[in-house]
Amino acid sequence: MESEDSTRSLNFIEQKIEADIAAGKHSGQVHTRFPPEPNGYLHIGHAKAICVSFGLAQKYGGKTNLRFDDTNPEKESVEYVNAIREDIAWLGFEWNGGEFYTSDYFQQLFDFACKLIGKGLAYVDDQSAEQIASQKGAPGTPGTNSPFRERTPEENLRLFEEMKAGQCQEGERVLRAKIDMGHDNMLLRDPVIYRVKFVEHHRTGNDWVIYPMYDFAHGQSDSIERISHSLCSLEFENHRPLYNWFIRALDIYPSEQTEFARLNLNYTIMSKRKLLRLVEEGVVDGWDDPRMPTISGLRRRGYTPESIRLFADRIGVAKRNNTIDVSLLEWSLRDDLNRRAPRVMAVLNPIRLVVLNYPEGQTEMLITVNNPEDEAAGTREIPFGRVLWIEADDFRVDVNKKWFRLAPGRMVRLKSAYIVEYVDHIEDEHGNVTEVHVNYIPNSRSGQDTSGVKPKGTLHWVAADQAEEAEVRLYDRLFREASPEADGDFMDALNPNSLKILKGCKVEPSLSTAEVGTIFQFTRLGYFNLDSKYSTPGSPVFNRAVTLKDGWKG
RNA sequence: UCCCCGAUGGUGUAAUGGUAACACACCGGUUUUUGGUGCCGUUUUUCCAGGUUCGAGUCCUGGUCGGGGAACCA
Repeated sequence: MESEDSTRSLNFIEQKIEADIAAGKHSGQVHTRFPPEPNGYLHIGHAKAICVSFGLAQKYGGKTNLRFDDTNPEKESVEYVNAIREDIAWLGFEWNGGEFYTSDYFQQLFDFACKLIGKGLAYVDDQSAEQIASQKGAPGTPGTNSPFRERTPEENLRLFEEMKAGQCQEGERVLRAKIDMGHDNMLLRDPVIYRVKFVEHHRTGNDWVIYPMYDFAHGQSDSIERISHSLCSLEFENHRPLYNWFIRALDIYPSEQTEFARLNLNYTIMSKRKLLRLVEEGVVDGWDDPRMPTISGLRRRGYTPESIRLFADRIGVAKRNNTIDVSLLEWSLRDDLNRRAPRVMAVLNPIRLVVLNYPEGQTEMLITVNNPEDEAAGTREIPFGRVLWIEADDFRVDVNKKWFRLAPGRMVRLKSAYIVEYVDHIEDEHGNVTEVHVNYIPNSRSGQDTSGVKPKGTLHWVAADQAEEAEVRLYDRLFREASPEADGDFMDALNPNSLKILKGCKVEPSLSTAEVGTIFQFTRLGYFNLDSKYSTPGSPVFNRAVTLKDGWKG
């Protein structure tokens, strides 16, 4: 897919990989990993990271591991593990290197820590978190050594064993790497690498009461799995020296970390904590609300895996911070769906259209193509009769020359059917048009039109007698501000009109057998799919994934 | 205040010392039984100052601006 143009330029990671392969580094193999913490749902930002790590391994004939980075049992759960697995698989990636858990390595990591202690490179500190923090110093100001820094390896080993055995309270003691309290990089000022937590872990239960910190787990896990290219986001740049320090001190497989810029999208928030707030405060209908940037939300909305991969491909990979326009995401979906979504007709805001010169009680079946972009999609039959539903927006009384739709004195084509000409219309007491009367031109039938009439506008429609009722949900962006987090509370930037529910919509009869997962183009309206949560047999609910691009400026 | 990273149209990404290009967005034209799609085109770009070089977006020096960095989170 992405290799169809082999002359395409490489991003900086591809360049590094190709240089590594050429130099025979890591035996010329590419082995990546995707390491989520199972403490929340994956979002479109993760999708980029997934496409990068899995995609690069794929491109270079390598493998990718899925590794759950589960070193903090307080926040993690099996529910998240399962959701993450489902989302990655749905995106179309296979963790062909295997599925792993950092918690699988708890014993090995413990042994690594003992090795460090033995080399005099780690010590048990009895101070409180506050004391340790105050000794850190500040950027530009060196820290001060802990009074426990010079304990002997024997004493440290004994105390560390005690920590492991549950003989220390939480916060009583920690294990720290012994590096340099004056280092320019704050992370190297004797970082805490093990802490006591009497918390049940979703996989190891109560086997452990000490848990390794991220920095003491991640690089070593990469190394254990013989990951060649460990790709992560820019925020970990400052961790790389530590990552390398542990690998060198332990003398283990030299995995290498490379950082790239994470995805930012305008009109969107990406922070797990803030997304959680939307869910908890009921602003949205769960993690998979179709307005959420989560993968499950995008899926329910009608996004396809292909469109998300295409998007990831288009935004590229680099080291500078970026904010991508959501319109690129939307374009990716349209581009994918335009090629393969079956076209159907649906009327969202129906008014009656009566064809006065069409025989009462008569119905005829008309042939229409399923997808003009794809001949192989074939054709289907749709019923036509004297009374139809058309869109209220498609009729107006006062119009100018840029109006192509129906109006007094105007003719329009009914899609795949006949050309009709305005006769008169009925308004209710508020002046709203409720019914339009037309005559049809019998020899203007689609495909066998000998009328010679060329109306500018084509309307979608549904035969009233055969129409099915449906609910349709129209979504708009969740935030009205391009940068919802820029100033003040992001909750203030919420778009109050992000969801509009339409009831009593009329859809063509073929939609009665629609299934979740098939995404349709409602002609002239956009792409829609059956909502996986609220649809029931007999009362379908459709989500609008994205509108069609609207070139009409009238 | 110290360390790390970055800076190319409106937004992203390329150009690997040799004509600044591609996509999205925007605007216009054209095709069209979807005001969709397709096709064609317009507009808009190398942070600043020096230096090296026949030649600098690219290399060097200095600056400016932006991002990240001190959790017993990942």
